[in-house]
Amino acid sequence: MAQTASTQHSEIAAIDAGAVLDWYDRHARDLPWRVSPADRARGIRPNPYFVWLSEIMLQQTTIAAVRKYFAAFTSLWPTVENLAAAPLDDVLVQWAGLGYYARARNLHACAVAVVDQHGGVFPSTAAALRDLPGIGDYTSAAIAAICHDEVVAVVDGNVDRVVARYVALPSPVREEKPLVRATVQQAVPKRAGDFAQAMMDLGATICAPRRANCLLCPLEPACLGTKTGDPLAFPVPPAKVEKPHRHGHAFVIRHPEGKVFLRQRGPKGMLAKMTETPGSPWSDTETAATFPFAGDWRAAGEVNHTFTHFHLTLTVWSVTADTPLDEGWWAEETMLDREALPSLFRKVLKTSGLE
DNA sequence: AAAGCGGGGCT
DNA sequence: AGCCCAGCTTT
Repeated sequence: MAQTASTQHSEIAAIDAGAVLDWYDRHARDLPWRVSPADRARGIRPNPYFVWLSEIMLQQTTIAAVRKYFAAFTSLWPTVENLAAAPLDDVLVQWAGLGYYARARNLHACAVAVVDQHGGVFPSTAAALRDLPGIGDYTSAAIAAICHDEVVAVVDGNVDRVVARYVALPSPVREEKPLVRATVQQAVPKRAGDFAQAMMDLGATICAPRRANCLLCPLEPACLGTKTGDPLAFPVPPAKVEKPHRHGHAFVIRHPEGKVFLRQRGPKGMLAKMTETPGSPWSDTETAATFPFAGDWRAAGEVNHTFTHFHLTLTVWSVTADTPLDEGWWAEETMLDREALPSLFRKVLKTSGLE
């Protein structure tokens, strides 16, 4: 098919969209929120609510991690109206363990905005989608392309890598976003949704982070990364920063009647509004434990957990008592799945002998 | 422009 | 023990 975009950006290597689509027609991944290229050719359109939900869940996350959450959310809340009507706390319970909890708060705010401001129908253009909570450059483009074939560049981490290799980008991708976007934009065909998903599938299955199966790649003929003999050298990694190590104490208060004391975290910062076991502030140095009340506190072990920008070691202390703290509640030890507990605090409870 | 924000799977 | 993942928001 005609690639007419060559003149204006002669310095940018053209991506052969026809070859990419041909590959996608044969090798598209089958995903719960996706409409296959064959069905799309038959006029079947994806459900924008499912597409949006999957895109939010997939931000900085893997498909393997998302599958169960997507199934649970669509089962509990089949429509955006259902999700908007749910209490935020219920959404946080279902999101617990998936991480980046601002996504869950924005997810709920976005559902409410779609219902209240758009009559329950997701906007159809990337520009309008971009104004909703939790929807940025990538997600707005992805939804508009996948649901409505808007001709926009959909650039996620997969596409960054494919393009960085394709043009043998000598500097970190974050410094060359405009070039990457322009390279994709000039290639977007009429089948924009299939093309967007094809490029991501290509990055996930052929042009993977530590494995490049160039022999099977539709972009191989013009790929400069392959020609260098070492496509895995791209993308060039940014300078890495060392993660500091922080320390703290966690207090597991076990009621004699089979309950454990939990409380809600504050509205800002790490794990905001999520449920936690009581504990000390997290410090750059090791400090002695200051127990919330006198009792037979026993050391249960340590929990090590790594966040995006620091390592954390919590010393876990356990006591059996019926003494509640100022704010919080007693949770049945057999019902902890109903609590909005991040993985860190599930580890704490497990270390104390619960779960 | 840079920093803050989770968690798990793969190598 | 790193690296990376269908990034967004705030400062």
